Amino acid sequence: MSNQTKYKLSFKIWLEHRGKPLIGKGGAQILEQIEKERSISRAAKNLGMSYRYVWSYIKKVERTLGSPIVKTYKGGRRGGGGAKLTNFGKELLEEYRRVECLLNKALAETK
Amino acid sequence: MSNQTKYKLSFKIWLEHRGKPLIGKGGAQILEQIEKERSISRAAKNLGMSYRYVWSYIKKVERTLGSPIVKTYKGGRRGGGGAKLTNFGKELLEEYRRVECLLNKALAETK
DNA sequence: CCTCGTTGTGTCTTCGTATTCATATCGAAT
DNA sequence: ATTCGATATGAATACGAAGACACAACGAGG
Repeated sequence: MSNQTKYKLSFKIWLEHRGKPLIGKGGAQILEQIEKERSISRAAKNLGMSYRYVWSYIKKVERTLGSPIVKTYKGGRRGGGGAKLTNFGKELLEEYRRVECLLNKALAETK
Repeated sequence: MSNQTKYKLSFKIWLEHRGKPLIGKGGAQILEQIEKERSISRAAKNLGMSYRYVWSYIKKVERTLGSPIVKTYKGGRRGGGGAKLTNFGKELLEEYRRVECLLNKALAETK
C-alpha cells in the first residue's frame, strides 16, 4: 500500500543576505502590519507579538542589510509617534511576496 | 533600482502528519544512514549527531505516526545489536525523497 | 557464564529565542 | 509648558530544543 496522500507537504521560505536570514513569513507579516498601521506598537499588538520583539527584528534586519527598512517618528500628542516602511523596506517585502507566490505555484503543480 | 538578485532564496520542506512534523532533510539523512549502517549508533556517529538525539527523533516520529519506523535488536557479542527500517520507515523515506525531487525540479524551472 | 557493542533512558547543561517589566525619550497638539 | 502615546533600550526571566554524560539492560557468541 502506498501512502502518497497520507502526509502533508509543508515548507518554509525566507530570503537571506550574506548567509543571514532577512525575511520570512513572520517578517513579512510584521512589515505588512507596520505599513498598514503606521505604528510598530499597533503592528505588534495586532500580531500578538511583543513590541520588543518586533523592534528587535527590525533592527536585526537593518544590521544585516546595512540600510533602514523602517522610518520612525517620535512625539506628538495625537499619535505620539509612528513608523512606516522605507522604499527599501517595501522592496524587501515585495521581493518576498514575489518568491513566495512563485513557490506556491510550483508546489501546486507538484501536488 | 530593483533587487531581484540581491537576496538568496532559502527554503525547508518536510512532511507532516496531523499537523506534526515527521521528516525533513535531517530525518531523511538519519533514516538513510540507519538503512545503510544497520545501526542507530553508527548512523549517529556518521552524521555527527548524538545517539540520544537520533533515538529521540525516531521515537518522536513513531509517536506521531503510531507505527514503528525502525526495528531494533539488542545483544550479541559480534555486533551487540542493531537496527533497520521497517517497511513503513522505508515508505516514509521514499515519499520524502519523491516530493523533495519534485520540488527541486519545480524550482529549477521557476528559476 | 562472561564479554562486548548496541539499544534504551534519566538528568543536567547549554543556548538561542521570545516575553515581560521597567524606564527614558521625544515632540506635535492643546 | 504640559500632556500623551509612541519610540527606544536595558535587564531579568521563561522556555524549548539540542547536546553531554552517565549508566542500566540486553543477548548471541565464544
